[in-house]
Amino acid sequence: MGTTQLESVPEPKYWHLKTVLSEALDSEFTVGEILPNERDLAARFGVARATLRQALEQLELEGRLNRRRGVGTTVAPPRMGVAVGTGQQVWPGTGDDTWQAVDCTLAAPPAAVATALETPRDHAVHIVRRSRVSHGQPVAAELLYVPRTSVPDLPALDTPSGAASEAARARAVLRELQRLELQGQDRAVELGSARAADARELDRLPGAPVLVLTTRFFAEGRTAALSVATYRADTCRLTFGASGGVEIHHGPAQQAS
Amino acid sequence: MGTTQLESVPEPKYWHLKTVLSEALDSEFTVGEILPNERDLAARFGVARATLRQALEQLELEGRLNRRRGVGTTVAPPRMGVAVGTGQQVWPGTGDDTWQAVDCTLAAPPAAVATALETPRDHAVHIVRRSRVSHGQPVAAELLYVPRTSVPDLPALDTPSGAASEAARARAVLRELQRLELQGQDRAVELGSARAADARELDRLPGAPVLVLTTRFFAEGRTAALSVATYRADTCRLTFGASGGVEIHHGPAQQAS
DNA sequence: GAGTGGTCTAGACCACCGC
DNA sequence: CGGTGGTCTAGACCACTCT
Repeated sequence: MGTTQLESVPEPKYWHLKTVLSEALDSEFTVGEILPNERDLAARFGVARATLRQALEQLELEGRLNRRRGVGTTVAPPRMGVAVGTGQQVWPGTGDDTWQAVDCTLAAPPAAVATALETPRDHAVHIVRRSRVSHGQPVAAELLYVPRTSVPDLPALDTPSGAASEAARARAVLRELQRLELQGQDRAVELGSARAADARELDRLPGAPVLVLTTRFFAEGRTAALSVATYRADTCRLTFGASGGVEIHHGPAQQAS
Repeated sequence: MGTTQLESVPEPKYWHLKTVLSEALDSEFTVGEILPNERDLAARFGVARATLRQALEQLELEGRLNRRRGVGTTVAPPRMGVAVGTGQQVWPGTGDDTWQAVDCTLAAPPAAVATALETPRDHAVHIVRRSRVSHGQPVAAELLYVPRTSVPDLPALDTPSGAASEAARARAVLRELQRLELQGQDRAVELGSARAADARELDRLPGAPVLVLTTRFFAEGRTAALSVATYRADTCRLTFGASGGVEIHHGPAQQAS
């Protein structure tokens, strides 16, 4: 057969739409520009709104678009590189001002965390909440689980329960942690979806895709703390700088086919 | 008002559904078990199929479910930890047998890659394709871009164009690369969606969520190679072991609220 | 109040898999 | 062939933001 293979497996409409829109974004739109609304776009391309939305969702997942209810859809700037670990290993809260302590509670962690910490189930640990802002935008929310045995000399604050003192309590736990000798750490990155609490803090809807960075801190021969940091997957690229420190700023995640 | 806040912001049906299903998966199902089909499930919960699918999609995104067209929906095993970098920096293809060279072509890279490599646009580079299998399952597809200046002494194979020799060509490029002194590297992880080619190799549909790990290799004072590795986001957790080497195997990405 | 994106419905047809 | 998940439609209503 000399005929050119003509779509024996026709690609889905939303996939084709996504490609067309992606190219239009590259050539005809500038960062921050607002797109026509979904009903108009759907009509213009002759598809149902649900189909158009499937294409927009993919583009948002790839960090090309921002969509906000009640506002509209805008062209997103390139993902920002967020440094997570410079190769050397340090306790959280050491020297950098990228994270901001929010508060600290004492409660039983989720089962998976208790397992990683090797603490008994229903055994309360310190839970330090921190948030990270970059370029004026919230990019990550962290829960740092610290067993009480890791900070034995934590001063018993008189808990005036003021909002300001909550942050002070969190900083006190971090300070105590830093007195331990850090023997090592390991990390893992995986895809997750934002819980309601994280979503609120990250200015996203619940279920939004996030990159979950889990860090285990080892000291005194055991897991002395565990950090679960939730990064916005749409706007962030997690960078593990381990070399001279050249900055990277390349294109979107999906390559041209 | 003494009344307890009763859902002033009612949670969406699909979100509630996801929670219910998630708990059912924990308590009433075992790994590999197949769920009832979508039409039955939707009827059982009294929702439209589209709404049920929205919940299933989230659970699949979190690695809790496997769905395959023509087969059904099954309970997924916990995500596998995939080691990416042990802290020390090495050239790709050094010592480990986790990656398998597929082939090697000579072509102009995407614009973003050309920028990172600091090569002129439309300047052909070696493109080595490799694939990674773990636990009998394909987990990643890699494109390694190597400027010709990085492997000047590459023997000119007589290109018999056999399938087997394609892999040989790829291995030859890797061997040549390893003769350079590696001065450093940096990495970045971000969320992407699988291109058609990657999707085929990873046994997923196009657009499936993937974790894109970009690594720049520095030698001779410049970027000597650039690797773009595409990992299945549903089944993989990328681990950056940097400590004693204890294995991690904790729970799913989303924490209990 | 007007306009946006987010949710939801009740259908339909298609592509794929295993029998 | 029958059953599965994947795509698509044409509507409806809701929650949110801005003016």
